[in-house]
Amino acid sequence: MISIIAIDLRNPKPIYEQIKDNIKQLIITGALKPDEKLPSVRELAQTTSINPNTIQKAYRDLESDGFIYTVSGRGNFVAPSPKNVDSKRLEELYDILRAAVGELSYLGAAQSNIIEIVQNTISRSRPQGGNKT
Amino acid sequence: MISIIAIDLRNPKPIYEQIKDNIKQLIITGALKPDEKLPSVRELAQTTSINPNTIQKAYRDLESDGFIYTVSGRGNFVAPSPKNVDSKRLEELYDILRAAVGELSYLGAAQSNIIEIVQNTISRSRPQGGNKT
Amino acid sequence: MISIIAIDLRNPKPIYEQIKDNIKQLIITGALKPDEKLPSVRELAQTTSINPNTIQKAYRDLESDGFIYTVSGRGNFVAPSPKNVDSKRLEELYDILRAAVGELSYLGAAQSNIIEIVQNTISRSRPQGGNKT
Amino acid sequence: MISIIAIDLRNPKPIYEQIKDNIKQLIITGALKPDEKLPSVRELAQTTSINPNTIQKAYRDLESDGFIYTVSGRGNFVAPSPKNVDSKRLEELYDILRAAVGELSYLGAAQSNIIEIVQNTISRSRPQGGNKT
DNA sequence: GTGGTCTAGACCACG
DNA sequence: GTGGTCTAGACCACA
Repeated sequence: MISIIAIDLRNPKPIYEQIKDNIKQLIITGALKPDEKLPSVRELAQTTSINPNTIQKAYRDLESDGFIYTVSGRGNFVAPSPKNVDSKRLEELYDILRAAVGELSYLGAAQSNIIEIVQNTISRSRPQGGNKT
Repeated sequence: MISIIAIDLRNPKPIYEQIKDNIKQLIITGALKPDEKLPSVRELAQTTSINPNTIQKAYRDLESDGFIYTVSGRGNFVAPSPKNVDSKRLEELYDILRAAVGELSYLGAAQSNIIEIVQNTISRSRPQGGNKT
Repeated sequence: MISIIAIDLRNPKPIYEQIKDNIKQLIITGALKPDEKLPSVRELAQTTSINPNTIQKAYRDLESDGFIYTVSGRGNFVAPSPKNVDSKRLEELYDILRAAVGELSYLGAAQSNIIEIVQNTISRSRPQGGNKT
Repeated sequence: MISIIAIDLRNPKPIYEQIKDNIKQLIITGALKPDEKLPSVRELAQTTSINPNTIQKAYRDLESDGFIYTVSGRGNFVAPSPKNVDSKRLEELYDILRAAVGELSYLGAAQSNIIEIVQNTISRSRPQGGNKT
């Protein structure tokens, strides 16, 4: 059961993106275990006061990105550890990483600080094991 | 003089954002030095075949973000090292950083790989000195 | 006796369609001979952990398509070679064929490869003889 | 400009799928050339009397499948010949091919007939050249 | 009860 | 003018 889905309507980021980010986070940190059931579209729509169509869009995106899978008539479930990762997505993430680190550094953030956050984030994620380049 | 402004029209990211990212990158890596003159709106519009309004919006944003400053009638120039950094922007960047690292790690990227990229990016940026947390 | 009924719950295709496809395949390839008895609805439901209603719907469809026949109180049996074929179904199949071959070709599949698969499939099917256009 | 988009509301296949199939067909056969502009969402919605949201869904699917690309604020355009083809999609198509050919053969379609249709379809598609397995 | 499809209609960002 | 997002509300297929 998910408890923390925080939506900020004033945030310019689309609602369905915020939902995606939230759920991704829960999956990455292991708060949601593989094959665990996600709240149904309707249920989440009710608890968040977001339109079901918007929730559904977030779920469909998450499915096509391999984070969850859908069983017709049953619901949505957390996908097991990803296998065939889209190399484009990896490059995209590395680009985002470089841009963020570059700007942080330029704005005066201490190197030690950045590295520490990166390491903490890594150690908190990937509770399922499995390595790849 | 700027030579590499790469715009991808197919990219869903707005063009003015792509321009901002490009110029930020040039400033962060020191390819553009403090107080160096940027190409005029008109000039950049011509060389890139982008609508001048779009260029202008990018410049306006960069100015309000403290990356460049405008001298009316003269043109736009690279700002010196930033002083009063918006703490909200820093938090935003840290969030982006955490999300990207988390997802990379989850998708199987090696920790060594991530750390290496972070360190390389840091060492390549901030040629102006000055540290802050 | 049927041994291989592979159901993938994650597949968006309805379960009863998957069952139909499976059984059709077994009939077409001759793994199930004419007048051979199919497992009962109850039995198949048990071995596959699928709702009996779902199995029944698949059987009903297969009967109306002429692949099996039902003897009330006895069970379901493989129909002998089809005689009066629904011409609409044939047109439908030709359309599917054209669409699949067209897309394969467009996506770069070698002509030789496609033809080979088609010929292999033909030679492996229709063990009962009987030709029609 | 597209003229022939035939939608059959009685067809159980979802409308957006019919639209996708139609446009795919036009692209595969070369009726729509690479980089040619597709009708806008609104325009196609009007000429077909289909809701714009439904058209948009079809377009988004086509984009994620690599058949078209979207330029924000400009419209949708036919993608050039596909490069990195999803191997899962190829397998899916081969499966569809096998199933259709198998059933056709079983229903009595002449082998010569099937092969002829396959060859005609291949020769009519892929006007851009380029081979792959 | 679950997700999937579709419509009508609105507002916004972009260029 | 273009696509993108969001809502409200409806109906259907599936299990």
